[in-house]
Amino acid sequence: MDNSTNFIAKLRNSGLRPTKQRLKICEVLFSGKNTFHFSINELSKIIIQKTNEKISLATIYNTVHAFLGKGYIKQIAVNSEQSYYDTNVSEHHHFYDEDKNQLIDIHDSEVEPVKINRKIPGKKIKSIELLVKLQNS
Amino acid sequence: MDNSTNFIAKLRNSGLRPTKQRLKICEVLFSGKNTFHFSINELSKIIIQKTNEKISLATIYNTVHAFLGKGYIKQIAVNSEQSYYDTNVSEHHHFYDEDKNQLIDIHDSEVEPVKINRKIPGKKIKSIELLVKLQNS
DNA sequence: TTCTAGATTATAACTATTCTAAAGTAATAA
DNA sequence: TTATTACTTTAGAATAGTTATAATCTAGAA
Ligand SMILES: [Mn+2]
Ligand SMILES: [Mn+2]
Ligand SMILES: [Zn+2]
Ligand SMILES: [Zn+2]
Repeated sequence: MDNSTNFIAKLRNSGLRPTKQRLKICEVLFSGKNTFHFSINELSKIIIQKTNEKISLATIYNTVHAFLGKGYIKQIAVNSEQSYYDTNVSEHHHFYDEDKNQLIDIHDSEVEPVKINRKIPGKKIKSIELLVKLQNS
Repeated sequence: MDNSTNFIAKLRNSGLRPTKQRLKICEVLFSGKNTFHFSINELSKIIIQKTNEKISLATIYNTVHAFLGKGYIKQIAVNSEQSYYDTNVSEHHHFYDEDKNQLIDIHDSEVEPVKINRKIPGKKIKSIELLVKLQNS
C-alpha cells in the first residue's frame, strides 16, 4: 500500500473525505520515516514550509481531532499553555526539555518497567506514562 | 508556630505583604490536614464557599504564581485546557480520572521505583513523574 | 497620623481553541 | 458528463483561561 492509498484509508476511516488539504496534512504527519511531536501552530508552519501553501487553522484542528479520535495520533500533556501531539501512538514515556520546549521519546528498553501496586475501585488503568523533566546541567 | 504566623512567613518569603485576601488564600491552601489538587477556578469557588467572600481572579493568580515560584505549591500537567495545582509539593505520581477530571496522589510505596537508563547530553533530570490515566471498568 | 510602596479589583488584552456561516468541492446519480 | 447534494474550507467571530492595566485602596514605616 503506497502512501497516498494509506492516507486516503486513514481519512476515510476517520469519516473524512480525502481532500487536497487533508492529504497534505497526512503527508506531513505520516510520510516521514520518524515519528515526531508537534503543536498545532508548529504543524501549520511545517505545512507552509513543506508545501508552500497555507491550510486554515480550522481545517488543521478538525483533521487533528478526527485523527486523535481514531488513534492515528495522540495527545501529550506537558503544560497547560497549548496541546502537544505525537505521531508515535504507542504507549511510551517522554523527556521534556523545558528550555527548548521539546519532547523526546524514551524507549521502553531505557526504563525499568513501571509497576503500580494500587487499585482504584471501579476504575481500570488506561495508560501509564512518565514525564521526565530536564534542565540544563 | 501557629497557622497565622506560618501564613505570614510564607507570604513574606514570597515577597508579598500579608493582606486579608492573601491570608484567606493561605487558609484554604494550607490549613487543611490533607493536601489537595485544584484549578484556579476551583480555588476561587472554594474561597467563596469557605469565607463567603469573593477574591478577584487577578489576586488569586498573582498569589498562586508567587507560591509556585517559591515551591509552596506545584503545577501538574494533565491537559491543556487549564492549569492544575497541588499543595503536595513533594515529587510524586498521580492517577488521573478523566471522567471526573480528578487527580489522585500515588504514594511512593505504591510504585516500584522508576529507573531511567538514558542520559541526554548537557541535561540533567529535574523530576520524574508518572501520570496514570484511569477509565471506568 | 501621614506617607508611600505595594495590593486589590474590574475590566481590557491576549492567545489557544472552537464555532459560524458563506463559498467551494468531492462523491454520486442521472 | 452534468447536476445534485452533502461535506469541506476558510476567514473571522466567539469563547475561555490567563495576564496586563490603571484607578483605587491599604499595610507598614516614619
Ligand atoms: Mn510552552
Ligand atoms: Mn486557553
Ligand atoms: Zn512521543
Ligand atoms: Zn498530587
